[in-house]
Amino acid sequence: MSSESRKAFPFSEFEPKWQAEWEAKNAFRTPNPGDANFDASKPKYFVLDMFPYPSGNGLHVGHPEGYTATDIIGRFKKMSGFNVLHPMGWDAFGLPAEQYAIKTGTHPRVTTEANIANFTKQLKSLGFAYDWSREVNTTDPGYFKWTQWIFLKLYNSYVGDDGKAHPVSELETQGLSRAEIDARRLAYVSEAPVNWCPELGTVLANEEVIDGKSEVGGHPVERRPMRQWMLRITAFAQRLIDELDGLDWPESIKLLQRNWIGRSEGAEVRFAIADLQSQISNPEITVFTTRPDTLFGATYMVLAPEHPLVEVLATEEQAAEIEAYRGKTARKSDLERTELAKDKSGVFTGAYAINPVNQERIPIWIADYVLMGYGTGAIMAVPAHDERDFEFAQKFGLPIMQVVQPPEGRDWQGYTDDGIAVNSGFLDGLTTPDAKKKITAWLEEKGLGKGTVNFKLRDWLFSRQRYWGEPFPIVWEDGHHRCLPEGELPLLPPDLEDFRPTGTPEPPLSKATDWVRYSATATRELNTMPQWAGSCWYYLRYCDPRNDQRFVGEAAEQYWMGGGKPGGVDLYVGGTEHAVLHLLYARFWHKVLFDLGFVSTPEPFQRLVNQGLILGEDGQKMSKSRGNVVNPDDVVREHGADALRLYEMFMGPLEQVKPWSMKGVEGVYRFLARVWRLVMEVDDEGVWSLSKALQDVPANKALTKALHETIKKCGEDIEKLSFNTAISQMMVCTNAFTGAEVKPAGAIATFLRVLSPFAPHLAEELNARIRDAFPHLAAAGFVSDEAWPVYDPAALIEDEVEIVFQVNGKLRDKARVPVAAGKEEIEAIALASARVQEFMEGKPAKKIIVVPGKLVNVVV
RNA sequence: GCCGAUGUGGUGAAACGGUAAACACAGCGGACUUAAAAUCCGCUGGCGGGCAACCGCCUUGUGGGUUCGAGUCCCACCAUCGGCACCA
Repeated sequence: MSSESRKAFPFSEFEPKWQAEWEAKNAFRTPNPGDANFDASKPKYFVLDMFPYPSGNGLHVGHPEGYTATDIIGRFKKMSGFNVLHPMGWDAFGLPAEQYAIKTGTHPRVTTEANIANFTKQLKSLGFAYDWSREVNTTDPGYFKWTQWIFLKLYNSYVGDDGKAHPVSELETQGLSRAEIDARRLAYVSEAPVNWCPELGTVLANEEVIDGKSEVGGHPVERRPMRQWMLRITAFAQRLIDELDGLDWPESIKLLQRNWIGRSEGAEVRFAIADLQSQISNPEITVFTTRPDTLFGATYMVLAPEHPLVEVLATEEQAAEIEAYRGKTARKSDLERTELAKDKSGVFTGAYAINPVNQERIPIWIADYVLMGYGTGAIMAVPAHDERDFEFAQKFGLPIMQVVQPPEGRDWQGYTDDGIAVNSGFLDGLTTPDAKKKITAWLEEKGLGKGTVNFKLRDWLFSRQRYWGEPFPIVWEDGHHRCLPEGELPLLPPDLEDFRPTGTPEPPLSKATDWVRYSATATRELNTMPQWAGSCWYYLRYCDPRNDQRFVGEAAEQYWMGGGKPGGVDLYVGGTEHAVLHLLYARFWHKVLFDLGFVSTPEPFQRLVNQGLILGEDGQKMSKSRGNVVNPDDVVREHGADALRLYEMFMGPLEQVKPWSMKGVEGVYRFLARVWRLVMEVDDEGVWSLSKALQDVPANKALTKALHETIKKCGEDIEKLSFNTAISQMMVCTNAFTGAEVKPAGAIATFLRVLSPFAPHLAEELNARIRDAFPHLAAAGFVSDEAWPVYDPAALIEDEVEIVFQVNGKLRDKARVPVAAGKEEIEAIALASARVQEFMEGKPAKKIIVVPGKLVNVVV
């Protein structure tokens, strides 16, 4: 017996066949504006997947989850009369690809090519309707030429007073010096403490460090000062918050981004330093506080250990202790610093400041609970109304003074919420919000401070000490950087024999001595860009992927990214893991390009949906060590691509976390086989032929109703991305047809159109089979080119509906009544019911609620 | 600690404030078969009653509330998962 005849339907024969047909006939090629076969009368729909890293492990079952969802939407929109852009590509630069290359000892280009070939084969075996002619690859010089070009735009831009990006040439016109301009560029060099990961041999962005360890590999990360390229994302912090409002994103993701950006309103307050011993140009400490209303309760100050004023302020008696403490904190890794977060530590500097509001002398301390990177790196401590200051003051015996009166029954010590100001001079009696306003106005009037806004977001550390990334189009000469002319792009990385990290902060590109020398006096920048660079704009490249004159053609960008909404991409599907990485970075780049006039919308992605993680059969996260990983190739081999697609959509709501079940795959596989047998039958030899029950007859009333309900519900459910319920409805419909003795071929052909976005191979195959016998009933070409069927509302209406009778809200009886029956009529039928009367126990009805078509509730 | 999401049968899950559990999985029974697999048909939340078709009560994490009527809305609490975490 051949393995084929054991299959419930011959998917392994027809699935590859249709994939080849689609490819041969360019079934999913999407023309651009200006192309010969472009139909400008149709609306556009841009549906985007988060493109994968082509890792050596190949596709896992999480990939097809999102990809199937977008494929169904894309196919549905195409059938509904849209020009659909549904592309795929490769995020092939970056750590995972390079780590794999290092592990296997081959050049990253070679392993990346092989992995892409494998991913392509796997994706094609699932029948996704991608326009493969638009495939992009971030490591392709034709692509990263434009990544480098965008970097030059960042390098040559600054943010003006209007909060928008402008070319730095404007600053040149204004006569600013080179140093002044360099200090304002969106891409700039900074010597600052950064996240250095010795194991990976590179620095990492804040977003890539989790609990003091690298996101990739989980290696320890330490802080050390290094000269690095930064991108001024902080200049866009407010817009990145505000412009979330116009987007159709899950509220939880918006919140995640808002929290990451971390806006807080407050005031800067300047404290004079008492008893100055040395000459300081600016003898004061500026602090940021969100609670200026508590200024009267500031009983000491704290500077971050790294604060530049510490050296100046420390008295001789305290100097040794201060130095020891600073050394200790500097050596601590981020991980240690978090672990030790519980216990407060600090040292008195010996110096005092003057509280501007009451002229009190208050001691200045240093402590590592104050971070140099946030606000001004200095705080006024109000121990009565801040948990950290309270803890610190208790430990070191510093005074605690109440300045906020909490509501009745609450202790004022450590009370951090709003209340009424007390012991605060001219603020006494005011509520916290009023007191904030008054003190801020007072500070501004006296020139002692001002209202201000602070963000947790830091600038984006943009350089990496790795080989496998885009080289910076920058050269250095006389200690200054300058950019390459656009004509020299793409700047290819050198061909290195040994591309491993050096193990020191010296990037591996330093080994390419010829490449490094740009001219007699200039050398190239040795760092490379991070993985995120290529993924910040790939969706734009898809619009016009082979353009070698521009990063994207204007007409293509305006058509595919346009549409009158803030975001250009109509639907973006991917995992939550990019909530504050890729999705924030891409929005930032897009805004810069928007300000400079290169794109037509302020936001890249209008609607975002996060697919939920698929867990292993044991309910645990899939991992090699647990041995619960499901390989999609195995599923395709055993049950077919359509079954894999359908199962992943049937598991549950797209956005939910859900466990895999092989039994569940078999369930949808059986459903597909039932659809197959509506059209086909098998003889004793195991040979399939057209079913004799399939005839050119009109569907009866019940089957017509089932079909039209399915057309309606599936159309609505696809729009809602509620694929599991759409599939349920197709099962209901199929069960109805299975029960019929004669199968109406025309109705089944229509059903196949509804099925086709979900199970495109089976739909094409059965359509072709029906077409062989009844050419006038089936689609002449591909089902995917057909129009989505229109349901007939009249077919959904029944003569009678079942009405539920309740007494005091409890179900007691039911009856079928004509749909046309009026309220009084239904009410009379209900009251006549023996069971209703029984439960009314002879009492009169106090109230009768009649919901036509639904129920009657009698209240006694 | 703060923020967010989720809690419904043995399992994955459905359910405009209106018959809780659609559709599947698993289980049970039947038809077909020498037999098995496959397929087709039926049953399948819990407790109690009846020979029976059937009948009653209970049930959406817990406790309150709004409503003629609550899985759905409101308040409080509990549990699980995810994110952030000395951000002044």
